[in-house]
Formats: sequence, C-alpha cells, structure tokens
Amino acid sequence: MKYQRPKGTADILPGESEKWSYVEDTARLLFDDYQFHEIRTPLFENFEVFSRSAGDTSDVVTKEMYDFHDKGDRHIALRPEGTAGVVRAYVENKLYAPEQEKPYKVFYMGQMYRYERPQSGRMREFHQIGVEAFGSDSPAVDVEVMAMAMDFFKQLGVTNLKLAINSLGDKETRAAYHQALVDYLEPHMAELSEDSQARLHKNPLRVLDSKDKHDQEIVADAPSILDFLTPTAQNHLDSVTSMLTALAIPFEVDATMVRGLDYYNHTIFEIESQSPALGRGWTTICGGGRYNGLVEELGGPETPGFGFGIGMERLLLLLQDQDITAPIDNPLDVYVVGIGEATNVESLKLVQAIRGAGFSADRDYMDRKPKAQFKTADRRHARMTMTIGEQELTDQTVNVKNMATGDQTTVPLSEVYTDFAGMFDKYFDED
RNA sequence: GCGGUAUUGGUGAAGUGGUUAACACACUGGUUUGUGGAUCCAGCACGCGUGAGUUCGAUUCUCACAUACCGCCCCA
Repeated sequence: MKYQRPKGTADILPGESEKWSYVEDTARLLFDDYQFHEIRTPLFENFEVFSRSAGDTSDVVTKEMYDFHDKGDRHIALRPEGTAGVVRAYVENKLYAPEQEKPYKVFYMGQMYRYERPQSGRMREFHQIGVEAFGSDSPAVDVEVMAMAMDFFKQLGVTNLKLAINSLGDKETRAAYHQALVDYLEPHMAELSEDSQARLHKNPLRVLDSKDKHDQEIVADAPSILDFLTPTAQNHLDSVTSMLTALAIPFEVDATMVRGLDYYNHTIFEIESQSPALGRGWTTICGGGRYNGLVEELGGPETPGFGFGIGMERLLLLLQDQDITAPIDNPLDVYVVGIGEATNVESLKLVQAIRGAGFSADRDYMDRKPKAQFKTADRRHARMTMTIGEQELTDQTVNVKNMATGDQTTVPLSEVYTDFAGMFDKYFDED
C-alpha cells in the first residue's frame, strides 16, 4: 500500500459516519434546550494560547502538542483541546461586554490533536464535544452544566456512568494544600515512583493521580484537599453537592481527582464508564470543571468560566459496547430497474422525477440483468421498484412493484412525471 | 518516549523454506433471452504490510521501517 493515513488518524466511512451524526445531532438538540449556542474557532492557534492556558508543566504542553512554525515564522499549534481557543475568541470578540447576557453559553464539536501513542479510544486526531459558560460564579452553573452532560448521555441511552466531583478550591486553598501535600510527600520521596518524584515539586497534585500501586498506598494517607478549602470554596462545593442532590443526580466526591490541565479551580468533575471497550477500570469520557482565572490569563477581564469536553471516540466505543445504534434511516423509496441500454435515458429521467417529487430513488448503472437489479433493490430495502424495458418504453408505461407485497401494476409514464406523489399513494398505500 | 503482540484477497481467515497460497462470506456470471434474501455450477490474491539480507530457492528465517492493538506514561 503506497499511502496510508497518518498514525493515529481514522477515516470515518459511511456506516460509521451516521453514528457520528446521530451523536452530534443529539447534542445539538439537547444543548439547544439548555440554550447553549454553537461556536466555531480555528483548528490551530498561536502556540501561546495553549501554553498559557494549559500550564507550562502540563503534559499536553510539554510533550503532546502538534506545533510548528508556518511560512511567516509564526509558532502555531493544532488545538489539543477546545477550551483555550474558545476563551481566546471570547476575549478577542469582547464577549465579556456588558450588553452580553451572562452566562455566555457556547458549545463546540470538532477535531483536536495530541501527539500521543494511539490506543483504543485515543487518537492523535480525535474529536470532542464541549461546552463553556462564561461570566457566572454561581454554583448553579456548575450543576446545570454537569446536569446537561449527564442528560446528554441519558438521551443517548448510555448507562452505568459515574459522576465524580471534587473541588480544587481557590488560590488560597491551593497554596495551603500544595504546601501540606509537599510536606507530607517529601518524607516518602525515596519510596515514590520515578514519575511521581519528578512531579512532586513541579505539580504535586498530579502525584495524587498516580496509577503506581505503591504511590497509591502512600497517597491514601495524604491530606485531603477538602480539609483545606477556604470558607468560600467550601460554600461553593456545598452548594454544588446540595443542588446535585436536589436534582437527584447521583455523584461521589473523589478528593484525589485532579485534572490534566492546570487552569481548573473549584468544581471539577469527570463522568466515567467502566466499559471493557475502553480498557480496564474506569475511563473518563467526559471531563470538565471551573476555570475562574483562565479568561484573565488570556488577556481578558476577570471572568469565571465552567465547561466540559466529551471524547467522541470513547463515547462511540461505549455506544457500540452497549449496543446502542443510531436510528439510521435513509429509506429508499424507489429502485428503478432498467432492462437494456436503450432504457438508460428513461431510467435517468425517472429517478430525477422521483427525487424532484421529494422521494428517494436510485437505479442501476452497470446494465445488469433484471435479477441482479431486483436483488439489489431487495438488499437496499427499496419500498418500490419501477421496471422499464423495451415494451414499456414503446408503450410509455412503467411496471410498478410493491416490494413488500409483490403486487405489480402498470402505470403510464405520464402519471409518474406529472404526479409521482399521488401515484405513490395510490399504488403504494401502506398501512 | 519505553515495552509486548500482530500484519495473508473486498471481508473473516488456514497454511508451507521449493512447481497450482485451503476454506467461508461478499461480489460477478450461469442454471431461469425481463423480477427479489433458496439450490447447484463457475469466476474472483501476477500475491502473502514496506524495504533489505540469509538461502540454490522465502509468503514462511533475520534485521530495519510503517501501521494496528495491548501495557506504561498521560488523558477525552
């Protein structure tokens, strides 16, 4: 094979693309109910947009970014996630202006890029559906957005999901906790895994997230961030949990949960599945939270924000695993069977007339035998066939067959051309 | 970035250091000069991921590379 797609990319072919559309359509419908509106931002941004927002120590920035210098020597990066670009657009278009309603609610869907080792549900080019709500500190926003995410999965029929939440608190919380955690971990320095040792000073929160068994044992007794929340942060978390309870949305608080991107604070959450399709244990299919400093970080006024991202590839694997299929239906109303090359033009006119009447139609282009054409019509689940051969051509008629019942009649071509819909109803009354 | 496994036709796959690479599905044609998930028959890899090497000879052995999958890392 001379050419193959780049590592970690996929061709989404018909058969598969319908599922994508279904998921996207479902999202659009639901997000509209919550009055989120679509925003489309560039697939690439200046490198700094991502490095500033994600945090310079994050893996996304340090090793997963698809970046390059363009012909104008601009340092460009393909977006590794959706939030940064949206925040940049929010700032650049002055959507924080007083006349804009707050919160300013948007959603996006599209491809993201991360230079990673591909695995099931992890691609270099992958897709996310995400939402962002800017301008409100209210815990109600946190809850509503999380509720919307849960609602989305419910709409799709996905079950067995777990909503885990945590609070990263505010600046003071983090500073205090950061110190406490380092104080706790440093005596164990030698016991920690290599990775965690490296993380200890760069970003100690990440040690909490270590998958290393021994690390986990050590971490188990580490101080909890929840004990360091400032009154403000505690109030915020309390409001969130009580509202989730009021909405009867089950959740659990996971004090060790952190996020891969550094811009989060206060509420963070993940929606996880333990489908074997996604590997062992719980896998995140939706992650998000509050990012109150991010807009400022990218040059805007101090503006709170809350959002999430859903991994499309993972979601689709999950749907497949749970045998959830898209209600695919692009039914074929009429298959035109043409017998002999002489009928070619008439067949063409027929399918076009039928399509013009608002029905779907297809035909054979290979001059195949009637048997083969009927076979195709059957396989395509055509509701009706219209057969035209030499005899019909001279008579200016067409043979109409109801594929479900096998009934056949002969109809003047003129009737098809002048009133296909009427003809269809008359000869093809299905009930 | 580090480990492991894999790579045969449109698809699922069997297989061997040596003249013709099983079988099944799909597809096409015939059995039925113009009617549909059946039967039977036939056709369908100038080639066994790419490149190099070993060998008298490689799809089968070795190496490199590519890709996929799994684990680590990390994450959606």
